[in-house]
Amino acid sequence: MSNTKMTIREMCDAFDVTPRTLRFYEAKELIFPERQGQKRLFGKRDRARLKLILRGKRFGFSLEEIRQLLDLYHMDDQQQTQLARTYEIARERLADLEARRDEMTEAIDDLRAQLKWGEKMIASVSTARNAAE
Amino acid sequence: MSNTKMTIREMCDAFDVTPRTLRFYEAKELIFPERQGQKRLFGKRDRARLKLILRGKRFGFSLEEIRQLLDLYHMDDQQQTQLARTYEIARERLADLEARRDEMTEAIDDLRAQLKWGEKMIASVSTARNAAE
DNA sequence: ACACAGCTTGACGTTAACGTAAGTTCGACG
DNA sequence: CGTCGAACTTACGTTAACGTCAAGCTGTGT
Repeated sequence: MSNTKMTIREMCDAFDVTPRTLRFYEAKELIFPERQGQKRLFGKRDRARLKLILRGKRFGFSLEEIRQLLDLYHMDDQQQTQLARTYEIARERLADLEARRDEMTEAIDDLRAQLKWGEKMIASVSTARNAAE
Repeated sequence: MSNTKMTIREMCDAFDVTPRTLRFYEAKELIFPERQGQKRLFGKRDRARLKLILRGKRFGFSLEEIRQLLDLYHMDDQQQTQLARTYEIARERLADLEARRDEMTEAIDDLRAQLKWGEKMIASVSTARNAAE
C-alpha cells in the first residue's frame, strides 16, 4: 500500500515540493530518508513527518518550531526518561494551537461581519446611489 | 478615550513592537501615520490596522498578503466601483481562513490523541517498566 | 546658549527558507 | 563502451522582515 519507499521525485510530485526543499529539510534534521548508495529513499515515517511539516508551515510556524513539534509526535523509546517533561511541552504547544485557533475564529467572525456590511453596500449601490453613515 | 493620537514610543509600548517595525510597515504602506512636523502620530485607524497586521502575522500570512486583507477591512469610499470585485476576494480569503482553522482543529485533535497516548506511557512507566507495542 | 533626550532618515547587516547554477556520480540502455 | 538522465554535492544568490548603526533635526529644561 503506502509501504513502498519513494524516490525524491515521487515525493516531490506527491507533496508538491522541490528536491531542494527535501534536501534542505534533511539538512535541518526534520526528515531522515535512508540511503541506497547515493540516493535517498523516503519511507512512511518521512511522509508522515513531511505532512506535518507542511501543515505547520501553513500555521505560520518556523521550521525550528516545527522540529520541536515533530519531536513530540515521533518520540523514540530512548527518551522515556524525559517523557514527563516532553508531555509538559506538548501540553503547552497544544494550548498555543488552541489559542491560535480561537483567535482565528475571532478573525473569521470579524471578516464575516465586514462582509455583511459589504453586502449592504452592494445592495444600496445597485439600487440607489447614496453613501452610508 | 482611545481617540488620542499616539507617538511612536507609545505605540511600541502598547503593541510590543520596535520603532523600526512601525516605520517599516509605513514604508510598505500598511499604516499611514500623520505627521506633525517631523514626527509621526498614530491615530485610531493605524492602531486598528496594526492590530490586524500582528494578528495576520500570527496566522502565518506575509505582509503582502496582510496588505490585501487590510484593504478589505478599510475600504475608502472611492473604491465602490470595485466593490463587487473586492467582495469576491474577501469571500475567497474568508474561505481560506476557515479552511485553515479547520485544518488547525484537526491538528489539535491529532496532538490531543498523541497526548492521551503519552499519558498511558507515563502511567505504565511510573508503575512498571515494560515497553509498549 | 547648551546639553540632551527622542525622533528622524539613510544605509548596511542579518536570519530563515529556500532558488539556482556548476560540476560529479551512478545505473540503465543502445 | 559511450552517453543519457536522474539524483547528488557544493556553493553562491535571493527575498522577506526586520536589526543596527551613523548622523542630523528638534523641542525642552537649566
